[in-house]
Amino acid sequence: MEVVLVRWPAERTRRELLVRDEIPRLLLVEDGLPPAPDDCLEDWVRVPAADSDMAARIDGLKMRLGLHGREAADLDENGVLRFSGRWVALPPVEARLMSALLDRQGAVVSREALARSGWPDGAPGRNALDVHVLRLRRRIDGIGLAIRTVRSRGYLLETEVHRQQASGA
Amino acid sequence: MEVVLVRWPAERTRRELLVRDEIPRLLLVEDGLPPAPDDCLEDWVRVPAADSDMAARIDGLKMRLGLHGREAADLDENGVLRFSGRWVALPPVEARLMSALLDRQGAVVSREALARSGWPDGAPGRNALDVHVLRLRRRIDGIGLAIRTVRSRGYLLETEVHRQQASGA
DNA sequence: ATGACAGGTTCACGGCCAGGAAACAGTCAG
DNA sequence: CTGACTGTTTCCTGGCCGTGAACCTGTCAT
Repeated sequence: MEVVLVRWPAERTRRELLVRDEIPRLLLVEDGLPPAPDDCLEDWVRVPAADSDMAARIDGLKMRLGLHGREAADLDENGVLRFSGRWVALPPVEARLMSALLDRQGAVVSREALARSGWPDGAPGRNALDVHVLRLRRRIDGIGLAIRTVRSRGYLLETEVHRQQASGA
Repeated sequence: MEVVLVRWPAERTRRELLVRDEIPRLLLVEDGLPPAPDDCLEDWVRVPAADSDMAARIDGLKMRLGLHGREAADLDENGVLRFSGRWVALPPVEARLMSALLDRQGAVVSREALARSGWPDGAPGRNALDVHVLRLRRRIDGIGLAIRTVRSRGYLLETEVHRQQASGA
């Protein structure tokens, strides 16, 4: 996702929209003071500003986006899954599974719920789900997504930046 | 909590410590470019800067701290424990122990009360609790939580920020 | 002090079971 | 036919949980 540049206070209403949509933005403050931020996805500079400074602020926003924003992976009706500029095509069953995971992104989806999504009219054998999760995992590994197991509870989808463990300091 | 002013790059190592302890900081950039931020609790200005601008940035940091501070440790019904943007899945027994600790967050929970929470119908051997506390400790260490012992009284849950207040100075 | 002791920490082990993984076979489209 | 998709069987890894035991460290009585 891109960082949007907004002139302030000239484009005040535009900023409102970006806040509502949780889109990261850099305010170019032309006069007066910047507004109190409503979220973590906003920063500001006084213009004119050095290019390097603006770039640094934009990088900072992208970093925060990784930490907070729900940079949603997107699955279209043809089973093409896009994330962070890359994509893979998913076969029907796996596409339905992924769709269920995306619906509750970040939250745990039970095996039962997954099975219902994957096979709306009757699930096959018990292990079919395991195997499909395995294959789905391998497929999406290359585009920065991962399916984590929550033992005896279900699975949850995780994006690359939103790792589960801290770096061992 | 106060926002700490750090000269950059002169006080580089000081910044490291603040990052580790998750203390909000404003970098006073004297030369070159600011570092890539490691979290949401950092901002920067080029010095010299107008007082009003610095105040605006400090207010922004406090705002973000508020957003994060509200983010208390949270344990969902599937045993997923979330804190400061990270998460771990807890197995059943440890999830119940953590739940008891969270109920009285910050206060001491006796070993007996913990045992009752962990094993509602009859506790196993005495040592089971110790072992589970140990394993729980290791698990939550990675997401910025810690269980502290109060000898012959019980245990209490502590966040990284909390620890700072306790040991600070 | 010294030694016994209680409270805590940590490790190693075994049983149990959920989930992971490989290998194979059937179906269908190009 | 070939290759992609799907489902099944089968085996095995690894997580969870309790136990026993070693060890460490304050505390207390002598």
